[in-house]
Amino acid sequence: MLAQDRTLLLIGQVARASGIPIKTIRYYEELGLLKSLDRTEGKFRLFTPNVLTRLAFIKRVQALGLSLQEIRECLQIYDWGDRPCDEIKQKLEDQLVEIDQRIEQLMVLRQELNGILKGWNTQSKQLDRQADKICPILQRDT
Amino acid sequence: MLAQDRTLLLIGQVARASGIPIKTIRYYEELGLLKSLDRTEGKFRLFTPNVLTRLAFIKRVQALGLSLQEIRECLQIYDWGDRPCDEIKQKLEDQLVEIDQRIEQLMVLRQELNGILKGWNTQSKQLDRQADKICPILQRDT
DNA sequence: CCAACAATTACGCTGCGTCAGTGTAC
DNA sequence: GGTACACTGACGCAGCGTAATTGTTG
Repeated sequence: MLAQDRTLLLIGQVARASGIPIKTIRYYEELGLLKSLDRTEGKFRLFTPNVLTRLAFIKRVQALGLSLQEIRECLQIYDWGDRPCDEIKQKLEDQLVEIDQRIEQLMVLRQELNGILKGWNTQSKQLDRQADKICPILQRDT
Repeated sequence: MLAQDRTLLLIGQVARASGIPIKTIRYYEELGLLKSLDRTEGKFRLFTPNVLTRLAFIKRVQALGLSLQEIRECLQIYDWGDRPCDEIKQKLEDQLVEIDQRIEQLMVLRQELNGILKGWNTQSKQLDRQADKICPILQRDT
């Protein structure tokens, strides 16, 4: 945090400093998560170092499972001058509920797969000829 | 299973009989999961009732988590005259491993979300001013 | 002749990766 | 004037949904 905060950054420098690919940064800009302050005469994007703060935030909340749309909403609140913490908390709580649901679904699926695989060898001896099923073991109850 | 097995079906009839949308059926055909036996003079697809067997199979294994590409491989084996059961068993075993990994990842994420949300109110009183973080509660350790 | 059905084409979603072709900075 | 850097634009992935427009069946 030296006094060099006025330096403008090219997209490649932002990419190296943040660890986020150039293409991704341009995509975020397109979605409205970032704005480049200006362009050079030759249309090269120029960013303030501030963009690194935003990218760090984006990485963090994205790792927690929020979509880019949700992140954009948070950043808009931030740009209006408020801390988006309340909004984020709400979204994280929603996210927790969804995670639980997905885990639940996956557990059910896991159970079903387990059941099918356990009975596989036993079943395969009995159900050999059934023209209307492609894999009779799988489709014994349909 | 009456003797009407020679009747050819239009795509809408297939859709109604299988419960799968027309658009999806066309998409499956495009991917090579299905083939229409023939066309009418006016280019309408004609399917044998056989297609219902295939669609039932596709629905079943897709519900177990296999991708359409994997399903296509199984159906190809079937079309070569073999039962694809061994292949399917292998894919389901792989799928089980992946499910376990995904559950594991989601559990980790769940833990992290829980931790963050638990400490939220306590933290929010202390960390109010930090210019380089968008939400200081979230990013206290970065 | 009309209603119901079907055809093809293209664009949308999510989060980017991967060219391709062209211009810019130093 | 070369080389690294950046630009825009298009297409690809998965699995379809949703029009839009035009033709077919009975």
